[in-house]
Amino acid sequence: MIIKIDFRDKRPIYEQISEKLQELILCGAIGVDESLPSVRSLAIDLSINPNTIQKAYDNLEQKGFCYSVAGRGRFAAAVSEVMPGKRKEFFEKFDQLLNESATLQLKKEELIDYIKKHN
Amino acid sequence: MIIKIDFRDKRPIYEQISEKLQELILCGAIGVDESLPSVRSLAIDLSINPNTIQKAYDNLEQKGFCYSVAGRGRFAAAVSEVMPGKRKEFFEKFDQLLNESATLQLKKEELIDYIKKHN
Amino acid sequence: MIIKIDFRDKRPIYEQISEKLQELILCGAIGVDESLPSVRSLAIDLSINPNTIQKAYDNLEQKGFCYSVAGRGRFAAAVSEVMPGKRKEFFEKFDQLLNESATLQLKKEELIDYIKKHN
Amino acid sequence: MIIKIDFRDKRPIYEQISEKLQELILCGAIGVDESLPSVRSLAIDLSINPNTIQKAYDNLEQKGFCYSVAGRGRFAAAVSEVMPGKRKEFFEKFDQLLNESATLQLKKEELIDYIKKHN
DNA sequence: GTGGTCTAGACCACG
DNA sequence: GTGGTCTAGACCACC
Repeated sequence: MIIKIDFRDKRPIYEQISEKLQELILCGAIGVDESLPSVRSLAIDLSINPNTIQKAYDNLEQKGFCYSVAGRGRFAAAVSEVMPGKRKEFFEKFDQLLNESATLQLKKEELIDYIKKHN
Repeated sequence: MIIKIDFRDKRPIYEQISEKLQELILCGAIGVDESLPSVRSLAIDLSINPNTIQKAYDNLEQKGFCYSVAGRGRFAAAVSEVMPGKRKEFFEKFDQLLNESATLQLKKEELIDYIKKHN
Repeated sequence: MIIKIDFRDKRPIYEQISEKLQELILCGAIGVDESLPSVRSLAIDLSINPNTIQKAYDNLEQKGFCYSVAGRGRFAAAVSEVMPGKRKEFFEKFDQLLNESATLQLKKEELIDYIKKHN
Repeated sequence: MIIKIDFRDKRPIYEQISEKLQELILCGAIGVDESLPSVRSLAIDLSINPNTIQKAYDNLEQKGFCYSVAGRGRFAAAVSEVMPGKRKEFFEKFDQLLNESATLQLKKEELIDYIKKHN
């Protein structure tokens, strides 16, 4: 479980953790129905207050990336069920950025070229 | 001066104002060396405490979008001086979003198509 | 934490505090990632309004000398990252002073002698 | 009379004018007992409020760089009488900068080299 | 009139 | 406990 917390990041810690787990689930590093680390173990692992981990998991569950079973633990949800929503979110952010690019007088071609060269 | 404040928005008020003015300056709606509304007048206009407006302006000035002259007012800076930096910032955000798109298994072609259709 | 505020000084209080902390960080009196006094405690310590301390810290952070973590506190940044920029600033001021010395018909040798004798 | 006012400069306008005149007198561009431009003419010349020019001259006179004769105008004072005071001021600023250089871990040799290369 | 600083006191999210 | 935002109201220097 490789999670790095950036304390200089302005976003709250619980959000960073939640997002990182989200990525791990989306990319398949954590398979469907696979168990997530317990609140306590992850808290120790990251040297973070358990309350914060709890909040991260609550956030993750609320977004639909995992589900909890009383007395057994927390498990990754099926990606296919969450994907569409995330893509919608993504394109909203993408839209916003495209608007910003217009303000900066950047042409579509420049952006397309940039994408092509990326990675 | 059409600025709308969204109190449901989680971002602080001063940031919303600062960003809105930033756009107005970048897109040329407020020309170089043109005067911005005074702290007090804008405060009354938006029904916001003058201190908050001041903070918004401080933020804007710190980013290089305007300069202030004591006893005279505040004026828009030359966009050309700020542009390069803003573009750099833009591509950093763009990069981040492209990485996210990979996680969501979106192909470059989809993004390019999306851009082409945009607006 | 020895900070003295000079109320006769024309510079604003927040600037005096910011600069003093800046020195403490630059000279290593406050090590990297070491915690700075909290807004409230310093406010009480100096008998200054917390808002003013906050502003001092904002200023310090904006200059890159520290970073803040919500709910945790504020910490000194790595000097090595700020050094180059500060040196550049220094030489700009130095340049300006050298020009002034020319106006006063002071010779380079006099200045060099003065430096040699200094401290 | 070539005086440029920088409105982006944070220093008050009257101070900029006063300082500029001061330089002109110190470097001999305005000779001893030579007349300075009248408040009104300079105000028109610089498109500045006469009150501000007045304040600049008051400042200049108070520093000893000029004297006024009722009904005749204002005249440059003898440089020799002001020089010593200005040099003292200069070295105070110079001292302050040298202290700062120590904080930045700059060696005396670096500063001396810098002076030698200057201009 | 303008920008800028400061105080006092309140509220919120985060850990 | 911490940092951060906001309001209300005051004072100052500058133009």
